[in-house]
Amino acid sequence: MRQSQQLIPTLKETPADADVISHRLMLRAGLIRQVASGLYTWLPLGLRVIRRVESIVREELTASGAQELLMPVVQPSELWQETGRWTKMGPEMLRMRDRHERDFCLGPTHEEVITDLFRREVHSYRQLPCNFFQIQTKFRDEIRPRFGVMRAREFTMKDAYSFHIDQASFDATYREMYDCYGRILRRMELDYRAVEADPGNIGGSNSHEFHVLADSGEDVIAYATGGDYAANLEKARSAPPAPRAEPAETLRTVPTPDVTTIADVAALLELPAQRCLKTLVVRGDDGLIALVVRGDDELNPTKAEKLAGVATPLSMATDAEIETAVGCKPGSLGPVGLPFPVYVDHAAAAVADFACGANQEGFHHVGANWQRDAELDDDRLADLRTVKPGDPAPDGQGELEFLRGIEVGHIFELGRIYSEPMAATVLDGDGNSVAPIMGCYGIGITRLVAAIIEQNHDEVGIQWPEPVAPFHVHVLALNYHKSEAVREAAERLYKQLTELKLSVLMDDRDERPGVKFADADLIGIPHRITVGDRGVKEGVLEYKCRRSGETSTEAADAIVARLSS
RNA sequence: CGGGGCGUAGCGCAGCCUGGUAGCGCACUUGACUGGGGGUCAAGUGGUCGCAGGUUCAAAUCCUGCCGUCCCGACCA
Repeated sequence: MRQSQQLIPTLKETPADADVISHRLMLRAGLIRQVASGLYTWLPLGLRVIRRVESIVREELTASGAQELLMPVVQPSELWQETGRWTKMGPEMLRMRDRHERDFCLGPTHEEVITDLFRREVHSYRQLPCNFFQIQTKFRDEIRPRFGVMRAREFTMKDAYSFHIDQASFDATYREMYDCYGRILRRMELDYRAVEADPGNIGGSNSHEFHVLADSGEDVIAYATGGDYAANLEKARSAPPAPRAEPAETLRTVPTPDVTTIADVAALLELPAQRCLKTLVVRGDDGLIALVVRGDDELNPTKAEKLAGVATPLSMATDAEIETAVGCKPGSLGPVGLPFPVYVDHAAAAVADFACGANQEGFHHVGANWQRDAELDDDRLADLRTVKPGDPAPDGQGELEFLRGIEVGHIFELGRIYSEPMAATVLDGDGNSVAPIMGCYGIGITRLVAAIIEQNHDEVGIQWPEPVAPFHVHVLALNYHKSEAVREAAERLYKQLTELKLSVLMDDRDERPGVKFADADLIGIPHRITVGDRGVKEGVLEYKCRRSGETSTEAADAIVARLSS
């Protein structure tokens, strides 16, 4: 490609509303332009990167046995009614009506459509397992689009859906997808982590996320220093605490006027925060529910939301609700004699002789103990806390540490939550009609482009990993319009490289050398060859590696030979 | 949706407080010079100051409402 013929509108200055580095560089290097909040046009250079990312994803998915198809962006409401998600999805799903007043949505995901296809076309267990994927536009009306293309409303996703006759078959495909995602990210030369994850809205049980590590990432990953354990902070567990000691103190009630926070309680009673228990009250399906964690721990809302009876989404009770039910403000709450169900975190349950609110304004208990003073059944024990760096890993292999990551992939076990309500069945070997177990597997293609930049840039621009670079070689023809010698040498080189099937961007613009160098750094094509009068006179060209900065001056043939090898 | 910014030329910004002729840098056009790390000089193009209403002799500037957009929190690839 000749740069003079391409729209690559580089910017010297950073647009004011771009904050994260990948967004800034994508705008400056002329990859994208914003159309509206969360909606972007991909310019020629950006699209080339998308295409390369897609083709790696497509190759690996195909190699792992998945078949590509393409489903519509616009989906009829009827399918979503069948699974109940037409009402469950909320405003994130953009809905519309056609001229016949029929309801449709822009697909935020495609479980319903693929399950519908499956039930129409697949009828025998002999056709299983099967795995279908597409690379396609999704629309999610995000509450807050941000970070450019990283959290856009319209984006490109690779989504795959698998169907299985039994758990063993599902497990094998899940494992295959897990490995496949690793191969994809390694081919893009990304530093990533696969972590245990919360399945979220899509439903199901088993779930792993794939995170590209970056300080700007929105997610926190907890990983074990001594083993393989890694999980999203929402889901991360730590090793169980040591068993509870026998009670040593008697229950006493002490006045604690105006003392409401754990820090104040601990200071006043001269106890460490670990010995003070924190009681939080949330709304339940059926009245209020108390959640108790250790004073030095934080409640994990994702875990709390999963408890039986707790309202989804998690919502804290108001001060007024608490006063009506208990008779004191939240600062004086404790698990002793509460008039509603109490869930207790494992760590909190392991504390003996603890302090807690006395459910009486201005008083706390000290020397309190589980079972003796406060009820504690095994089915009220739960994992409620957010893990902290330094916690022992759940498998005992070292301690937990934190990293930040960008979630670029997510694989789920769906079970039969779509096949059953949609009555998708096959006949098994005994002639019984059975609903298949399903899995679903997503990769955010456009998000991946941003994540690649987050991990591959320096102060002056992008440093594309070769497998996803928009071009292989950038030829800078200096003084192309005035110097016949340069023009001839550059054209010859361009032809040679092109014939070797290398993709080449040749800067034949009538720009000064400084402009060309700066743009080349910004755009970040891995290999740069400068053709200028200086070298041409001596029969040499200058090569520069964008990533290492290493340069060499060589004959054209030598450079070409090296690049083609 | 709650909290906080911002909206003036393609981009980055000043002007607004204290109302009166819309400005700067970059980009763009033409010419000359220049030609290996974002050139110099000269002459130009380009703006209903987000929209609507109000106050005023007069509004980019003051007031009200709306819209857009960005950042921080709950959602997700």
